[in-house]
Amino acid sequence: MRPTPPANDIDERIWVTVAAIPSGCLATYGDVARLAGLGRAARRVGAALRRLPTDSGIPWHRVVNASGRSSLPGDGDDNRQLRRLRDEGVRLGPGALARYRWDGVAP
DNA sequence: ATCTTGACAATTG
DNA sequence: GCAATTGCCAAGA
Repeated sequence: MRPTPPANDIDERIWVTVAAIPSGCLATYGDVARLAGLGRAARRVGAALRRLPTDSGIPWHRVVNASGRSSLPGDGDDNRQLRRLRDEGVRLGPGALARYRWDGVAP
C-alpha cells in the first residue's frame, strides 16, 4: 500500500471525484478531498483544479469552500464560477451548502 | 532533504 | 463579519 500514491493518481482521483458531482449540486474542497480518499488534503484539491486544463470538461465550478462561497477572486460576473453556477440554477449565499451540498452518493 | 506556498478548514479574539 | 492562528498534506523551488 502506498500511503502516498503518485501525484498523477491524486490529481486523477480529484478530477474523477469532481466530475462525479451532479449538475446543480455543490461540494466543498474538504468533501472532495475526503471522497477522493485524500483525507484532509483540501488544499491539494485546489491545486489539482488549478492545474486542470480548460478543455478537461471537469465541472470545477461546483467546488466551493467550506463557507459556501467561491474561493476565486472577483464577485458577480467577474467570477466565471459564479456565472456557471447561476446558469445551473445554483445561487450562492447563506444556506447554499445546506441546499445544494452533494452527499457523495453517485448520481 | 529543507523551506515555503497554497482555488482549505476550524477555532479564537 | 473579519483577522490571526493552528492543523493538514502535497507540490514547487
